Amino acid sequence: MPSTMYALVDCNNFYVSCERVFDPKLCNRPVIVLSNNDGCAVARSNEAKQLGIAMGIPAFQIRDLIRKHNIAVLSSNFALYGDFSNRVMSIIMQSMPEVEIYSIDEAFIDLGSLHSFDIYQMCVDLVRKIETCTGIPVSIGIAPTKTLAKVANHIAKRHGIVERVYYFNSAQQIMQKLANFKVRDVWGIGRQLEKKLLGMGIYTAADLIALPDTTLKHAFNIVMQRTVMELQGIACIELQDDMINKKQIMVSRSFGKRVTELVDLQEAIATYASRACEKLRGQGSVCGGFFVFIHTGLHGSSDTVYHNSIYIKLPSPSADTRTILHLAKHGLAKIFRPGYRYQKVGIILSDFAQAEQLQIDLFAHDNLEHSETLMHTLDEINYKLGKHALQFGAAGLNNSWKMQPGNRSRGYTYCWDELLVAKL
DNA sequence: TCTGGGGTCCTAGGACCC
DNA sequence: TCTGGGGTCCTAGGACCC
Repeated sequence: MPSTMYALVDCNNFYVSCERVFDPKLCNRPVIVLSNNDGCAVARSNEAKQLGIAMGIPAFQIRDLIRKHNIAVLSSNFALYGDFSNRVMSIIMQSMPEVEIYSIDEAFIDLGSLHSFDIYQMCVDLVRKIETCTGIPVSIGIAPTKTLAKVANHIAKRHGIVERVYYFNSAQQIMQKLANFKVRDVWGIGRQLEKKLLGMGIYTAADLIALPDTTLKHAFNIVMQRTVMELQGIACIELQDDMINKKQIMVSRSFGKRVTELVDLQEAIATYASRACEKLRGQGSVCGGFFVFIHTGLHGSSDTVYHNSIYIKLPSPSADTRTILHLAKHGLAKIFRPGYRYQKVGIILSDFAQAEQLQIDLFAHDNLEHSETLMHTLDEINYKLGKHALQFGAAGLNNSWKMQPGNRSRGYTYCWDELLVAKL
């Protein structure tokens, strides 16, 4: 029995499952959820997957398929999904000792301390509890390493396992499954590495772990070596159980329609900079600098495609929206070129430090204490009265550039005016 | 015509220092 | 006049993840 043991809880077709909770008409029929701006499919129900709809496929390419099979098409409703995610994660954390929230719909559990318990049964119970309490179906993979837990989860989802839990508890069983597991489906192997591996005649996870050590070290970097060790059952990737502050914060959106005027781009960047600063203050950080970037559509000829970015260093680290907003607008003006049809702008805050450890700049013009109080008040008001209760004038009011979702579901769990009404 | 919005880690190469 | 080599730090870019 290996000394390490991990479980991966993964919500099935998460966004679609969230939509189905409040709209049962969506059950047992193909459903897809589109990305922001209704660009491409980012979640598919099993029925939609069976029709061959690939992850990330642009919506316009499947228009005929949608009509032919009467597929339900929804715009994404991230506020709703975030809410469901919190519910699912809190149940996992109540039930298990050490949990890492890995993404909006996945969590790793360290089962190392539970050897004396029936961990398989615990996971079966957890699957039932999550579905009963939230309506979201989940699957769980259990294995000695995180990478193998990913594989086990894959099996739990796809092989008609009623309990939706798959447990790797012997080396022979692992080897047998890895022999049929495509190398592309291994956690950490993307498109580029797949291409290289296929070129070397490596098709399955079993082929990969059979690779001689010298070849592995010669042809790949340390990340791949770690992946191989994990597949061999040697745990190299630990649980990250405390919430680590982000090292950079990006806010960016595609426009609802192409934008040509600097004024509109500046409104957008002001909106995104404000949001980014809120997130920054939310984790108690200040930033030392940031990037502003801009680009047209990516698919076009060289005279219609333009992309550029600029780094702006702050005179002293800050989380004051006013400072960052002002500099971001200037930065944007520097990289703006007239005559292009822009698709997107964005801001990436970086070079973080903790606010309380901030060295005070003797020559700073901002009154630090005043700035902190003002920003704190701003955040409080927006928290209490809703996100956009108080905003900066630079962000504009008309926002003709904003995206317009075509078919977003209601704010079932977070908006008083959109709650479901029960009929007596 | 129409193709998301976030993040992380690693590496190679240049700058700089002694 | 001759002009080394190793270490560290930073950055851009590439790969991956969901």
